[in-house]
Amino acid sequence: MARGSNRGRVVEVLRRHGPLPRVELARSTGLSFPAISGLTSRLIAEELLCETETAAPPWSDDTDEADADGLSGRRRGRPAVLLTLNPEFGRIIAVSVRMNLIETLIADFEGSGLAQSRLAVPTRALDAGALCDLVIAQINAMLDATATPPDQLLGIGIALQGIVNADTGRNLWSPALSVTDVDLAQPVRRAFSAEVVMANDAVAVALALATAEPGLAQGLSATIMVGHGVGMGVVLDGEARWGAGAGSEIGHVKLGSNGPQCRCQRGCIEAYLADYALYRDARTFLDLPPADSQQPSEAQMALLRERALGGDPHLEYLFQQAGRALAEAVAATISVLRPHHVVLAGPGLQASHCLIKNVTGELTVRSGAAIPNRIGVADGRTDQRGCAARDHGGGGRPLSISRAGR
Amino acid sequence: MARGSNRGRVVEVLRRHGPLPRVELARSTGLSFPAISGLTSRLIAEELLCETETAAPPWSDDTDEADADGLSGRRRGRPAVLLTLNPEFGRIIAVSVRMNLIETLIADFEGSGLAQSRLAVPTRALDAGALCDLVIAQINAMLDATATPPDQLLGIGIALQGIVNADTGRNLWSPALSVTDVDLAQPVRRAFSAEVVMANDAVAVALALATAEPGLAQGLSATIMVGHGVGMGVVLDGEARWGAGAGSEIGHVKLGSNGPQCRCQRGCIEAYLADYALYRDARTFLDLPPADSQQPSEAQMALLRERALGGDPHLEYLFQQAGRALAEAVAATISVLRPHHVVLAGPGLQASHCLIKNVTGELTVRSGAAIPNRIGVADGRTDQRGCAARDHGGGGRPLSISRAGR
DNA sequence: CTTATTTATTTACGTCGCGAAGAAATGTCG
DNA sequence: CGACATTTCTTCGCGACGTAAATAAATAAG
Repeated sequence: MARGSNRGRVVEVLRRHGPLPRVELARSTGLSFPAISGLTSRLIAEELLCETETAAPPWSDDTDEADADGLSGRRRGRPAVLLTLNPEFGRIIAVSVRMNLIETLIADFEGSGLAQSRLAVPTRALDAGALCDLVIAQINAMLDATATPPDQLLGIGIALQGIVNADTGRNLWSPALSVTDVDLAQPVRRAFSAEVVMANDAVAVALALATAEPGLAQGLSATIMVGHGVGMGVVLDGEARWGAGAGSEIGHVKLGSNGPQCRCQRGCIEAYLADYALYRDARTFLDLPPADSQQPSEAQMALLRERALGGDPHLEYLFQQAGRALAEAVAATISVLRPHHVVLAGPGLQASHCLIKNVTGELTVRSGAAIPNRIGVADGRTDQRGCAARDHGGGGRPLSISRAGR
Repeated sequence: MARGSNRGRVVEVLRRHGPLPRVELARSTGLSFPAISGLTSRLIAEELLCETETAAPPWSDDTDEADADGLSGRRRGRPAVLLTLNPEFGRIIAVSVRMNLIETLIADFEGSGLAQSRLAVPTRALDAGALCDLVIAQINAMLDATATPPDQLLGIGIALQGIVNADTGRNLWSPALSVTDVDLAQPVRRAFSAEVVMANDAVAVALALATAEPGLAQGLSATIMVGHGVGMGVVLDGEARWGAGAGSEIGHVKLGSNGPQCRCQRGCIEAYLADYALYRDARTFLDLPPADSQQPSEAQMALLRERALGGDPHLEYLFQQAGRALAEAVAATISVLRPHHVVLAGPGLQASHCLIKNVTGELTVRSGAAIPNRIGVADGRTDQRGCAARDHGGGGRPLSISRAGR
């Protein structure tokens, strides 16, 4: 059916799952057996792939199969030959630009991280040129630290909060920046003559999750990112072919007519749920220092969550409101999108203990004649091994995969 | 790129645009020239297509081209050979099941309607079997009326309000029916041994519009249907590959905490915008007869619109509220989906004079950092020539294509 | 009237993928 | 220990499609 860039899909599956035999590649990609055979032989000739020695059958984590066979391995039949990505083939850099933070990571072709850096910087104080320079400097630092010659650099992925035009690579608007319509991709491309991909951070996380969790790569899955803002990445059959290429601004769906203030107006979901909103509201009754450039630090937010768990009634109420808002976001997503999966992710979900019970509670009321949807809470840091533009480095610990709706 | 069922795409383009030369087919489908050449020669051999005589160049409605050439036609160069669908190849039936109404239409292979019927029937009083029998009887009546032998019937399309599982063809829930989980497709398929496709009505309309308006077939377009309920059909690159195959239940996105009552709870968009909600609210201050089975007739709704235009202040306020709700629906759609196009359609838009000014007014406030979206109001009756499952027959006159958002 | 130009369509050839059948490597059973 | 069974992988033939070049059929220009 779907022809074209199947080489890329093979590489992607291999990067996600580690060494796999051809049979399993065929199953994962949905390609036919001869197609895999041909593709892999060409990829081996080009030194992207290596054949490793034969291996025991249970590659996949199907526990039922493993139990049936016992744990000794070695079924009968011709043993499988494992295929591995050649780590020496080249290197990949991922940059994540967020509020007051630029994270950079360099990985080999197999996806193992070789080095990474976190640069705290007041992003909203930067102009476009300074931002580019900083990013380029960070990338150069990664290259130096790992002694990577320039021609070894295969690609650079940049994840950015806000509205990103995937076609042009321009960031039209970002809460982390005071400037708009920034073209980060072009200067970086020129500086390193490597392929540069820019994406909305939520889209990047959604893609990373879809790559990490095969179930999410089938059908339509929506990943709601809660943190400095509230964004959403949507992935259809493992790809991010989407409206304007930007992540959804689900945070700016309106809840009530007279709600609290967000960045655009009154009553958006973000105004209840985003870090800055929670911190701002908390300051009305707690003695807290003002946030740096309108944005509370991670430590400040951690303190808030701690106190809420500790039983502060005002804070509990705040997080309860936030949970309601999150439920509305999920309900709106289900109503408009009818996705097969909804994933909640991002640093804001570190407070998920406080949020989730409200989400599920509200949802059963909201979802109406909903079809079954699987709602999961995911670690934002998933798949740091992932390829370009797929790292985001947010917090939020993995919790559970629960079911809600009907 | 996209391989596979390109024969179908050729036929579809031809049905939409009428006779076209191969060059134009190649451009419309995005296929290469030799591919079209091969496909069409096979289709001609199978008698689906005919070659018509050569024709003057301006097939497409590009006014600029026409002006440049003058209107005489006959450019220089080899004249194009027009390809036409062979009307004799077979016949297609479209059924639309709506609240208290079953519409049936039979068309030849070219898409010209040969006969149609409207059956007013209290759909909510029917059980599954009776509904099937009625639909089958209507189809038989169409076959009889046009003297169509059974083997001439190529396919049957059924559009149904509510949640339709496209894979199984089951209607899980519909406001027009009191029964749930109805399998209409299977009995009809058995009765006629023809291909039967079921779809959500909004999805069917969205597909029909995308087929009629090439711009809508590129990227992501959302068609919001306002009428007995509020639904949405989403089309990506001309196809309805979507979440659960069902249309979105955009009508059940919540607006406020304490809004009026809809079918599921309080405060949904539908509770302000759907026919039944408007009529119910109008009865609180106007002396109107009760609606049949919770559903006002078209005549009753027409009366309401007339009085609102006539200047009844209470009704004006009602429609103003409805316009606000529609604006919220559009805003939520833009926020969550980020579509390239938003189309408003359906019988409810016959009151668009009252609604639209509020929609655009509210939108400029709502859409925040929105990207440019084209918002159009479309005739629901578009493309009655369209193929199976694409007819819906709602009202709403074509108005304009305006721009909103930023 | 011949030649150039423009446009529509076909032919030739290469690539990619699928299905079927065969080959290789290992187990199991008599 | 040999005849199967089973699983993995490869080879072969076919169909669908893309690119590039050739051919066909008309008009415009000289």
